[in-house]
Amino acid sequence: MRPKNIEKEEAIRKLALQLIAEDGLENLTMQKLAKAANISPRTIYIKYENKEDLLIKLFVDEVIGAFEKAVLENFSATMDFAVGIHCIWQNCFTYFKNNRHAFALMQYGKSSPLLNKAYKERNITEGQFFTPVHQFAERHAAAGTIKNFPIQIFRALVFAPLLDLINEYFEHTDRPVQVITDELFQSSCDAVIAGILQNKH
Amino acid sequence: MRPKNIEKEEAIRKLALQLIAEDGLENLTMQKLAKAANISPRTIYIKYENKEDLLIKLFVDEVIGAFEKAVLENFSATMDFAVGIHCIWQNCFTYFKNNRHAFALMQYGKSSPLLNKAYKERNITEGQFFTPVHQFAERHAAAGTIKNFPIQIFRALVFAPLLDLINEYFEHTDRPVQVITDELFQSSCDAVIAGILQNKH
DNA sequence: AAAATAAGTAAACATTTATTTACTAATAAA
DNA sequence: TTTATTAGTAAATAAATGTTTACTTATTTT
Repeated sequence: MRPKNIEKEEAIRKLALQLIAEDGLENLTMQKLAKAANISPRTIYIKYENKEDLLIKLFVDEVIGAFEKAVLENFSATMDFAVGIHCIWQNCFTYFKNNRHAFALMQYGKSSPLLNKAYKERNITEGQFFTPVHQFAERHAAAGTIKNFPIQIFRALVFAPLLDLINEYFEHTDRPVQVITDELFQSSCDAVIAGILQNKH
Repeated sequence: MRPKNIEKEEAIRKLALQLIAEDGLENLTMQKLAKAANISPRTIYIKYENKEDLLIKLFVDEVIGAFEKAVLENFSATMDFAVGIHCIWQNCFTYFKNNRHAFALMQYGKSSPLLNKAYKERNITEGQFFTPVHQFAERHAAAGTIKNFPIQIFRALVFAPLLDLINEYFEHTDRPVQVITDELFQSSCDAVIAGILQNKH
């Protein structure tokens, strides 16, 4: 039996992310992808059931899965609050700096109903993404270190500005200088932390 | 000369937003749109040059333009910082509550290269969106009320969590109870304000 | 070395797509 | 009322789409 060529599967995933980043998800076609990856369209159907299957696997495994892994690197739910948030921010920033094309599909996760639905279903069937971060938030809320927000609000306050700053970071090609310096990135992180911390009185 | 039927143009815009919200931008076709709006495909081409033109006008005028107008309602660059941010947040929340379908296309603005590019170009050719908010930020930064962040960072800290909370608000159909209550919305706003305020020492 | 089997290719398939053609309808100006 | 002109329709068109068919190739097992 002829074995699957892993390089071809990697080429499909890599080029798919690149084409989506450059041209948009709405302009990705199976033929363009096959051509870019230097394979026959049929080969894609050996690895993936159909286009939706490809997009969902790409999004859930290649993008969110790898993103989660990178964010949780050296992170522990028992960390001090400020240290933990800085760890998450730095990991996230580093990951997307090294995986720029993944960021594009990540963004589609908030707009495309297909990806959105797939993400939710995956969270139900195989356990929540970012569980240690949730435990971290719950622990600090219980200890009174931070305001006792529901996890969705915690996520909005911590992750939304972070991803927006990374998006700004990538836009820097249009501008004479990079706005998002390391120093400003750290100050932004501190601002988010300061807002969530519980004021002792 | 037969005059244009404004109702038909409105139907096109309204149903386009609805179809995008329900099925995704990547699944919107001119024929589906024509059918949904109960008109001939040709009629769309009387009002818009082509599909890209329709999407760009829909995004820039119908979504961002109307959004800006709603956000600036009763807002002034001379407002007290906390009052101004609360005003923006409340206006934004109210607008999207009443224009749910616009929110879907808004989200695509961050992922789709076509819309992204159109937004930037429009900002250059016809003046920046949200100028009063920028003036507001600059004024408070100069006065030392808030940290002296570049406007991009200010935007990330103030708007990103806001839009993420609104997104959470819309997800409530899947859940037994609405997480984003008015009270939590106000507290989130306060947390964002607290983070950006300059600590006097 | 031969057989078995799945991977892979090139080309084709039936649909669907954005857009246009050929026509009809409505209205303002003459 | 007639004419000119644009709005609008139904149907067609050419190109592009996701997917499959018919075939070839590479590799493992016997």
